[in-house]
Order: sequence, then structure tokens, then C-alpha cells
Amino acid sequence: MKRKITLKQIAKELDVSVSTVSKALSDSKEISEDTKQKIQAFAKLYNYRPNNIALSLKNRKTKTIGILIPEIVHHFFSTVIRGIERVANRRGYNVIVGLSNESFTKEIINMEMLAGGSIDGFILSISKETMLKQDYHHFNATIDQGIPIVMFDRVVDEVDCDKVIVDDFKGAVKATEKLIVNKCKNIALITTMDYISVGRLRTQGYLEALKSNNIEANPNLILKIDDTLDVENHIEVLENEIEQFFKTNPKIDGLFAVNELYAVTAMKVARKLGLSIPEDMQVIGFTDGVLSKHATPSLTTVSQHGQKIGEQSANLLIDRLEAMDYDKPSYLANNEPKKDFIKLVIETEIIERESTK
Amino acid sequence: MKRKITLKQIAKELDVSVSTVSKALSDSKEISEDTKQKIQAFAKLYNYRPNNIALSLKNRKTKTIGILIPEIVHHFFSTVIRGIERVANRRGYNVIVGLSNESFTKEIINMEMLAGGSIDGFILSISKETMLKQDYHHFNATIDQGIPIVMFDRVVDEVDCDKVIVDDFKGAVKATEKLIVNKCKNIALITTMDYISVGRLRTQGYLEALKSNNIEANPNLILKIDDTLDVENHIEVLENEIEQFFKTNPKIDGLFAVNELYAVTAMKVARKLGLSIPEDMQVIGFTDGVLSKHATPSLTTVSQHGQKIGEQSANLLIDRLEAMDYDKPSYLANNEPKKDFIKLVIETEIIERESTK
DNA sequence: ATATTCATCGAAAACGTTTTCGTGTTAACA
DNA sequence: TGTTAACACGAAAACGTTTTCGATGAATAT
Repeated sequence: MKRKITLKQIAKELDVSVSTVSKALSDSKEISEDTKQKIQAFAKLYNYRPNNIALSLKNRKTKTIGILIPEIVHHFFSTVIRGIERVANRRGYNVIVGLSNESFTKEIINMEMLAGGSIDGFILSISKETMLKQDYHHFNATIDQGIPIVMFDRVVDEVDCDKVIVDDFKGAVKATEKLIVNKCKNIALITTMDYISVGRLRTQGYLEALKSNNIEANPNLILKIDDTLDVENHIEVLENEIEQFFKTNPKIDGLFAVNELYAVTAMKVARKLGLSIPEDMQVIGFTDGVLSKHATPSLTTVSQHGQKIGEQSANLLIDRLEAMDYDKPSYLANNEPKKDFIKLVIETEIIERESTK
Repeated sequence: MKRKITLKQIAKELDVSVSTVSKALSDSKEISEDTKQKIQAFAKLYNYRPNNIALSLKNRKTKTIGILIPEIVHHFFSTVIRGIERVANRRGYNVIVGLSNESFTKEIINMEMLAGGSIDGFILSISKETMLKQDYHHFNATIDQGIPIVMFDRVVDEVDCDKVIVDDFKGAVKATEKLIVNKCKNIALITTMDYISVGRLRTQGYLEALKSNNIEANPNLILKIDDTLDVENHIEVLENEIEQFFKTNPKIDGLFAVNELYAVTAMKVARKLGLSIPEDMQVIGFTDGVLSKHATPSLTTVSQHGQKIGEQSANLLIDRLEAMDYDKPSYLANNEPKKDFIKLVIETEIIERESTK
């Protein structure tokens, strides 16, 4: 086993100084062609690579960005990661991921761990528990330390940073209006509790669409699911709730669900109750994941473009990081970072499949 | 904005030396109670946290492990990541992920980037292109540099390292035998090309199960899909192939597919052809993902326990990393790392759902 | 001949830690 | 009073880089 070779070792071996080696390898013209040749050849032979850690320490930046998300076994989030990784890699950055698992405490632990010099900036989506508690001090604390943050999807006004969101409201309006033009008379909604901002916004979009089409909203047609318990493992509960919902509202002929799991589960229940889709009931979901694509019937859905969200977030963050660099040589005393934060809205798009007419 | 405070700044402020501050904060008894109190209070007030990068440089280890996988928008892989992150975090490590995107070149680039001091060890699954090329020099090179690797799922004998795999062969046997005891007479197989080791092993398991039950394998009942092109975006091609397959083999009453996408797509085609599942045809898939769980009918499948794979991989890697530590104080000259590599086999399990009787 | 400019290289600082080894002071001992 | 031990702290090295600033010698110019 040959350990990684360092500048010092090369210097010793070739009987020159460390600085000479460093300069030779960066092809500095301070060094004569002869010695450059010699050093470069030696370095190549021993496969020299500069130590990232040492560089990070010297340059005071790590060239890696921290991703902090609630869950990774999740189509939307992993898509976002893919987007982030793509542009990060292209622009010379690495990504290090932390999982909050929807927990406030784990979110904080993870942040502090990474903020301890491991990363240059964060891209994150807030955990459910944090949203519930409405305690955002850790975000503001890290921003205060000079570490920029970009929030996506689950964002919050109380933190001053760049944000990338999908237009949940408008997406919901589009979906609901599609059901309306498709002649649905009793359009139901399956949504989450209100403290999840995206759920709330989608609910508002649903209501707005009804209103602007002069349809009176019927509270009975709205089913709010409490997903405090991880609903992935409680499908039966979900199915039962939906079954009850359908039975007490037999007139439902259109359904908008705020995520694809609710949508496909609803389709399953509907079929069980003898309803056929889309003939008896048309269904539209949110989030274009594997389920939507491969369900039978395949699901018409509102696509969030997760990868695009990731890419934009990464670009926003890296832009800011590199802008901070150029601020350095300035001689202004109180060199506060710019406060003009951007909120990018990614347009949603309805992908029509078999669950609507 | 208050930048992160350092030992030096504390020292200056309190008019002591850096070493005193360092010792005081680690509660060394070399320092008097008085000064310790003073320094600790000050540090707490200014929320001092040691700089990870500096520590990494000093200790020559980063306490982060690199994950290198072909794809992240993938239920199995993200589950493995979750497992890795869990134990990594518990044992004080961070994870940094790189995506090869099934490309040989990107795999190498990513490895070299991370091997440059950013990580202590790798957990990885080999990209398709690399498997095809059978070029594993980059793995051996990084191992040679003293960076241990743990491979999972897609592993290869040519590299000496710890490995964690699922028993693809046995899983396939189990699945096929389940179809046999369920009275299927013509059991078909939908699989991948042979260069993917897991596909090959699952195919072998299928054949073995038939053989040991005295059923002659019929080559016509085996459909090999070429997924060189990302099949996610080519479902129509897939559907057509399967449809053709079913039409030319109308007697098929049992189907084993080597992944869940093939399985649910097959179910979809079957339904289109007027076959009902499980009455006319029973189906078993591989990988227990969202699709299996929420398809209609829900899919009986061979679970790979991705999270467990991740956890075991992480434990294996960290165990080895910490063992390397204890080797250090040894005065043996040629301190080669242990060559006794472990190959862990995670048992598969059949999860019965609606697609079998 | 002296002064000046290049060309080529090395020493040292800096990034933020931890740790080893001194060193000075004070108190206890002979 | 002189020796010793304990105590409290600081200086410096080390991890691996890059970069600034000199330093040396040779070559050129005057």
C-alpha cells in the first residue's frame, strides 16, 4: 500500500523546496523548464493529487454544498438531489447530504455538524416538525455565521434567504380547472393538514378554482389526512378513511389529491367500490413520480419538475458563494452580504394520462 | 454577520495562548479552574465550534464516507443510502454522495475527486458501463492508496474488498418455487442482459428452481430486456416487447420478473390482453418498492432489504476504518492492512400480496 | 569596472487545530 | 537556605497547501 504522496515528499525526493514543487506543478514561470519537467514527471509517476482538506483549510472554502432534506426514499426529494448534484458537479462542487427524517432535533444536529466547516452553503427543505414548531432559529444562526442557505419546496417567510418553490397554488388551480372543464360536477379534494405549507397552498388553489368558476365549495368534499404518523406504513388507515369519504359522498365524480400516494390509493378504493376511472370518477394527483407513471390507470398529475428545482437551487447557491468571493478584495469595512434574496417559482405542468377523460 | 470564531481569536481576546484555550475547552487538568471557567464561558457565549477541516487535516481523517451509486432516483438505492446515513450518523460520520449515472467516466471522476482527501472510505455500487467494460483499475487504485471500499449489490470478484450483497440466486429460486407450488405450469421470466451480475444470478436461480423440480426450462419463456437505453423513458418499447412475448406464449400462467418495473408493466400488458391476475397469471417481482406496494393488484415480490444492506455496509466500512486507527501505534515495519475481506449475504424474503394466489 | 535587471529558487507565513515539551512560579521539603 | 515537586501556562511543531517576499547568482547595461 502506497499512501498518498505529498508536496513535501516530492520536495525531499527531488531535493528542492516545497514551494518550488508547488509552483512547478502549477506551471509557474518562476521555475525553469528543466526543473518543471523533472518535478511534473515525478509527480505524474507517483500520481500526485493535491489534498482537498489542506486546500479547504487554506482557501477557507470547501467546494462542497450541504443538502438537508426530510427523507430520501422519496421520489420528489431524490429527483431534486439529482438536479443539485448535476450542476454542483459541473461547477466543481461536491454534495454532502443530511437527513432530518422530519425531526426538528435531527435537523439541528445535522446543520451544526455540517456548518462546522464542512460545507460552504446549504440547500434544504424544512422538516415537518420544524414547520409545526415554527422554530427557525438554527437557520438564521447559520446564515448569521456567513453560510448562505437556499430553501426549496417547504420554505418559510421568517428566514431571509434564496428560495425555490413550485407554484403549488397555481398548480392546484390548473388541476381543479381541468376537472371542471372535463364536466365534473362534484369535485373532491384529499389534502394534508394545514401546517404543511404546500398542502395549504394546494388547498387554496382548489378553492380558488371553484370560486372563480362560480362553484360553491362543499366542505364535505374535502378530506384532510393527518399524516403525523408516517402514512407509508398506514395505508390501511388511509384506505379506510377514503372509503368512508367516498361512501358518504357518492356523488363525487372528480378528485384532486395533493400527492400521488393519496391519488393512487383513492383510485384503488374507488375500484373496490365498483367505480371505474375515469368514467365514473376522474382523478388528478400532484408530483409526477413512479406511481403516477405506472399505476393502472396511469395518473394524470401535476408535475413539479423536481430536477429543475434542484438545478436552480444549486445555481442560486453557487452564484451567491462565488459572489462572496469577489467581495473579498474589497476594502470596505463593513462588508455585509447582499440582502436581495431571490424567490424562484418553478411553473407546474399538467401531465395528462389515463385517469382523466 | 459574525464569522465563526476561532481559538486564536478567543486567545487574543482573553489574553492567553492558543494552547491554553484548546486545553481549557477540552477540560484539561493542566489548566486552573479559574481560567477554564473564564474561557469556557467565553467560548459558549460566542458559540465556539471547532473547525472540522482543521481537525481533518490534523487527524488525517475526515469522518465522512463517500457513497458512489449509479442513480439516486431509484427506490432501492435511496433505501440503501438511508441505511448508510443512519449508522454513519450514529457513529459520528457524514456521508457525501456521488452519482455515476451508470457512466464509467463519471464514476472515475467522482472517485478521484472524493479520494483527494475528502473521505475516509467508499461505499459503492458499480455502474453498468463499468461492468460492461470490466475495467476496475480505479477501484484497486484507491484501495492501494489506503482508502477502503465496501461494495454492495453490484459487486465484482476482481476487487479485493468487503462486499454486501443480497442472495439474488436464492431469492430467485424462492420466487420461482413459490410459483411452482402455486401450480403454475408455464413459468416465464423477464430479465436483463447477462452482464448485470444481479440479472444473471436471478436468471440462474430461476433455472435452478425449475431444474430441481424436474421442469424443463423453455428458452422461449425467457425474455431478456436490453436496458442499455434508460428504460424508464421507454416504457412503450418495454410494453410492446412484453406484449409480443405474451402473445407468442399464450400458455404462460406464472411470471417472475427481475425487477418491479418489469413486473408491473407485465401486469399492465396482461390486463390489456384480457388476462386477470392472479387468476390467469400469477406474478412475482424483485425489489420491494413503492410500485409493488401500491400497484393494483399489489405485487408479490422478493424484498432485498435495502436499508439493511446500507446499514451493514456502513458498519463494515467504519469497523475497518477504526481498526486502521488502532494499527497506528504499532511499531511493525510493514504494516499492511488486513486482507481478510468479508462478503455479507443479506437474505431475501418473499412478501406476499395480491398478484399470487 | 560597477550597477542593474532577470531568472530561479527558498524561507516563512497562513489556514485552525491538538499535543508535546519546556519554563517559570510557588509551595513544600530537607 | 537550598532543593524539589507541583502547578499553570506558553512556544512550537505538525497536518498539506499556496503565496509573498527575499535572496542568490548570472547576465546585461552603463
